[in-house]
Amino acid sequence: MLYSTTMPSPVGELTLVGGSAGLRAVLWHGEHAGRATSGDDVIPATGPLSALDRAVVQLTEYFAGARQQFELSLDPHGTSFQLQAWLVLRSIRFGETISYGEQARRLGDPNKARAVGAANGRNPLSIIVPCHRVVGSNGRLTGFAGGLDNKAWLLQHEFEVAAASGFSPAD
Amino acid sequence: MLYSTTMPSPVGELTLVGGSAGLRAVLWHGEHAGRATSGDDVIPATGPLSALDRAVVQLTEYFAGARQQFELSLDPHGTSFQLQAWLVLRSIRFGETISYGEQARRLGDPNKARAVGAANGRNPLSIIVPCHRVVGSNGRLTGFAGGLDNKAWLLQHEFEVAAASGFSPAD
DNA sequence: ACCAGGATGTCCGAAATCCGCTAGCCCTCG
DNA sequence: CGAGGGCTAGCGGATTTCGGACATCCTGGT
Repeated sequence: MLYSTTMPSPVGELTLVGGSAGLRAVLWHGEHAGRATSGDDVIPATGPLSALDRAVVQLTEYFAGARQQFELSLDPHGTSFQLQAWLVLRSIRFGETISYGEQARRLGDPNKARAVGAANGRNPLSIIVPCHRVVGSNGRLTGFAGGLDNKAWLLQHEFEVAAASGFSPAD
Repeated sequence: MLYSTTMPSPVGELTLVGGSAGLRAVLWHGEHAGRATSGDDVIPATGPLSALDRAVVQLTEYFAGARQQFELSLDPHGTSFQLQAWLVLRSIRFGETISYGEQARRLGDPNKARAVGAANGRNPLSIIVPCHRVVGSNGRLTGFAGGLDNKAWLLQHEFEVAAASGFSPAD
């Protein structure tokens, strides 16, 4: 059984879904839970549920510029390749971007750039698993499940916060 | 993790495979575990393991004519259709036979006779889930994973035992 | 009795398709 | 000349599609 809740954010309403093993999904407004839940039933969380609430708190801090990384137990579902790709994503620091090709290289095979793109596109944990920090090798944003404008917003936000906190991202 | 053991029987050596959730498979001699284990590791049972041992005991009683139904926790893996089909099998009484068409009817759709045949053919729990009690609508045995001779042996055995125990199967 | 043929539902494997890419090549324009 | 844009072939993985195979059954002809 899974529970869900929603929260407002600068990039639109977000829906959080979680179960006993951890956070399962962070969905954009209008996005269908579908795949991320692998068929489990989802019911709206009635009272406060610590796991989901912790996620809401940390996301709120993130948007306020007061948090650069998340401390949550995550439970994304996917193929083994996807899980590997998402693991690499979590190693990209706040305010930093890499290319799909670089991500593929970190997985051990430079040729998997396109496969990596597909895997990122199915990342169920938007924002928390930062697939928005991956851009085309030519610097273009290329694509984003939540819309390119939201991808741009997130990156802009991270650059500003990083700059204000005295950290200078590589350029 | 799954455990396995073997036992002799009038229809050849049987291999039993089980895990913590119950008995997973009863395989004919030479039959490959393959699908029934869904990729889980299987290691030979070293000491006595209550679940597998109970199955061995009950099968022995069955072959001796001293048991007409099994009391074991079962854990067959399959598609939802297969699980439904196998459930119907378990409702066929000792010494009784039905046709594939009848089994389909009990599933709610007479047209599924052929699909039912395919599902029965993948029943992992030979003998215990009595797929041998299903025959063609014309009375022919038509097919059996363990060989038609073994199917005939099992039916013959059940008829004899049922007769000797004073129960007269419908004819 | 026996056989042939058509209508069934499910499952499996192979092949085709779809993608949030990339490097290389060529061409244009300042 | 160099930077930048447009095009192309080839990449790997997941999903979809499709074609058979099958432990059937019923009908209708011989």
